[in-house]
Order: sequence, then structure tokens, then C-alpha cells
Amino acid sequence: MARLARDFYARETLTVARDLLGQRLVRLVRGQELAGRIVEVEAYIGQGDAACHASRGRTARNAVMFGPPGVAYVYFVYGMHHCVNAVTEPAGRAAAVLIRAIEPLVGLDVMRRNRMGRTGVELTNGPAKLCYALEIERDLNGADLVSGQALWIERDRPVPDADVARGPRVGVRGDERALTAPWRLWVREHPYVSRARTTGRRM
DNA sequence: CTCTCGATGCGCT
DNA sequence: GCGCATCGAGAGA
Repeated sequence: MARLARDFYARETLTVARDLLGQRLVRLVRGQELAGRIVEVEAYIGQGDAACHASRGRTARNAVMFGPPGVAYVYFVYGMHHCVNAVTEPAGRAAAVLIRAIEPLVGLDVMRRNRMGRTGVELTNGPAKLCYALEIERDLNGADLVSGQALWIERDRPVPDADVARGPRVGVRGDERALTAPWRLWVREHPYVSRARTTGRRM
């Protein structure tokens, strides 16, 4: 399967987010391939987006968002979890797509071990869960998804418009626009989409 | 099923 | 010090 190229990521973030649905996230670890189909994403769009880590300017943590597209932005949050993004738009514009859920396709036995014996949707139905399953940690921050040998995205099965659902992002803080913008995209009715919490979530 | 709450590291104010 | 782009255990219904 063909890897997504640099120009795929260089486009407008919402377009990239929408087109990432259905594609295959691949991780190579200890010679073993782990892969899953992307079924839920969120767009974080530049310094004007109050929920985007880059909204208050460039720092050591968010630096890769300001760089070239097609690079992994991995961050550590809540003192124990990692989340992974694909950097979008031309260098200088800080934006990225958070990968929130995948459907496991390859290496389920390894993912199960990485998830302490959990199975089914619990393997990868959340942004931190999928990072545990695929062994994605901060050493992959800045990894090149286009030419790297540890993490990349392949073209798989595009999702038709009729199957794409949209809504507000999960767990974000910020201004009214950040809380209400429908920049979370997912595959409608897909079982691996993360559980939308009814509390602790602001809209 | 729903909801609450604690864990825990670190970048930023 | 504060507050997180979260998760999972535990309680209650």
C-alpha cells in the first residue's frame, strides 16, 4: 500500500482530517508491523484556535507543529498519556490532526499485550489508548511520516461523505469558537470511535 | 448503564 | 503552583 505523501498533509487541516478517515496508521516496532484504520480525528488549526497547543505561540513542546507537514507531533498529557497528531499545512503555519481512534488491523496480539490484556474496542478507542497499543511515545515526536521507518500512514479505504460525522472536539478548553467548532470528525456508527463522555466534557 | 474522581509529569504563567 | 487535546476504577441506580 502506498504511503501518503508530503503534499497530502500540506493542505488545509480540515481537508486533511477528513481525508485521513479510512487510512491506515502503521507502526513498525521490533520488526513487527502494527496497523489500524483511522476512524476518528480532530483538527487543531493554528494560532487562531484557542484549543490548539500553538495558540500561544511557539514553545519547545509544540515546535514541530510549526515545521513542515507530514511529521508526527506526539505530546505527553495528564502526567501519564501520550497522543499523536499529523502536522498539516505548509511550514510556518502551526496546525495538526489528532488521531483519536483506530480500528486494529495488524498485530492485535501485540496490541493486546500493550493494553494489559484488554481486547476489542478497548484496544484503540481513544487517543491515549491507541498510543499504548502502538507503542507511540515522545521519542516519535518529530518523526517523519513520509520517509521514516517507525511510523507512517498508508492509503487504505476512503470513507464516503455519507459516512462522515462531525461535532465539537472532546475535552478541549478555550473560547466559544474552540468549544463549538465541529472539528471532530469520525466514521458514523463505527464501533471503535471513542466513547463520548457525558461529563467532564464542555461544548 | 452513568457519573465522579484520582493518578501523575511537566510546560507554562 | 496550575492545569491539562485522558483513562480506568469504583460507586450508585
